[in-house]
Amino acid sequence: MTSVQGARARARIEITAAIKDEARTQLAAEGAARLSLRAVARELGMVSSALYRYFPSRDDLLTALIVDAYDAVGAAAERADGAAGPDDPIGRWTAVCRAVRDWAVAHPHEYALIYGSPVPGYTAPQDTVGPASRVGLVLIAIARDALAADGIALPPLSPELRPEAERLAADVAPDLPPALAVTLVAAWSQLFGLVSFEVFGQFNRIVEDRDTFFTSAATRLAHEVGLLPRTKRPARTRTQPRTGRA
Amino acid sequence: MTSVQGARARARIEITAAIKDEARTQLAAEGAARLSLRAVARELGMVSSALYRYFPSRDDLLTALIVDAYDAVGAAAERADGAAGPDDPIGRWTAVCRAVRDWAVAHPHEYALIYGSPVPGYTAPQDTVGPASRVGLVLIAIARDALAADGIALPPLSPELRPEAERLAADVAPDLPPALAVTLVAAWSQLFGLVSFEVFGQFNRIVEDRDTFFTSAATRLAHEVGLLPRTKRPARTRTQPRTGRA
DNA sequence: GTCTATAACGAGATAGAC
DNA sequence: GTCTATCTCGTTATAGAC
Repeated sequence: MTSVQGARARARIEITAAIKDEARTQLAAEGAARLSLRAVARELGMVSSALYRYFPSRDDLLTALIVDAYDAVGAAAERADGAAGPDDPIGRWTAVCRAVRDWAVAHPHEYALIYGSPVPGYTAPQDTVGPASRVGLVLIAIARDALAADGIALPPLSPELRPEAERLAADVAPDLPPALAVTLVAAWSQLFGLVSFEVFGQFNRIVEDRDTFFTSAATRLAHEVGLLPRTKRPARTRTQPRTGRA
Repeated sequence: MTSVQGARARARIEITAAIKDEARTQLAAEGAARLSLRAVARELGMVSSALYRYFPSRDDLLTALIVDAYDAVGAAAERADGAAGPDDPIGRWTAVCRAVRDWAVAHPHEYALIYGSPVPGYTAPQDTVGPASRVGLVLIAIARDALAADGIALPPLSPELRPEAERLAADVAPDLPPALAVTLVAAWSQLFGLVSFEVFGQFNRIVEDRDTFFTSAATRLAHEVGLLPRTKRPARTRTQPRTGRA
């Protein structure tokens, strides 16, 4: 009986994956706003009502695609961080930035789904906030490790910004100095500004050698955050980025 | 006969404006991907075929909306720059950044149209590139004036980036040092990273006091570009941002 | 229990005849 | 410009296959 259950479960997983794959194809062709359950079903040789066994509504399918996309960039960022030398904060930082950009360039439509215009009529459920925070948590972990190993120069903090910095730090990274936490959030959004401009075509006829341009800008972001070229004494343990999911 | 022609021309302008207004309303409700000529016509009490007298296709209507949006942010940026003290590069820079952000927050759907995900199936014609460059040209003008008045410290330029920096500078700002030109382009995209994250909801539950946060980040961007708090001798003439349109 | 298929709803888009 | 016949869509109810 386990084999029957196993077979069913396997079939379910496969069909779910096929649905999402086909939906991703449609995403590329039509955009998220025009994602159609019926078209997905038609393309898979199913009838539209059958899809409801797998996704209770169109918005749930969208949510699954969004979560998958956030998880994919997040995993790419974590992998790049893990592959970089632990004692080299700037190396880790730029590796993560490049991983995010490479993923975005390779998956422009999924990138647009999560970092582009919001889908009209769709409101993201709570399920997306965990995956959405993975890239940010990697950046925070890099800063945390650098801090523990004297590999960071704290960025300046203006008095006007101090209250918000403290509030924000308490929320997203209670173990980091407020000045570092706000700067990280700003750098995080600026990183995606670079990526979005490239993916969305704003650099057309302006930036040619995008690779070099991006790497240079990412490195400058690392300096902006205060990361130093090399830690004086290596951090003993590398901080695992917390998943952010309950 | 001029009066008849004048009346006709006036009516045409009014109807064109009404069509665009209604289209903007639909943009907010349905998104650019679902902009429908028929729905616009219906709402205006016209028949869909009548719209083709004003816009030869859906894409042309979209283009008009895009050009209007770029012109609106561009004008806001130019106005803010003009209102700032000419001898204060950082003041001008942050004023322009704030103007862009304020416009974006006030017009999130038009902002999404020009700086969000590309509309599937739509390719921007040449008409959009002039208006699209207005904000960038304002930032360039600020840097140019600061340079002329000794109000800027040239940002560093890594050897790897030099070729691309020279290419890029020749294209977008031939009178600026390559190091400054690339840094400006990076800062330009990072500015829109900050704005997009706020408008698209990525700062939800993360940044609370968005005003202070943004102003602080914009000021740091100004420093990043090399702008100095005050020019030693005031620039005699303020550079007009070139319109970029032929 | 788990799935798929049929049929239908209300709403909207689309094409073409008039 | 109007009308109509025919599409699409998301979603549900129901019935039957495994």
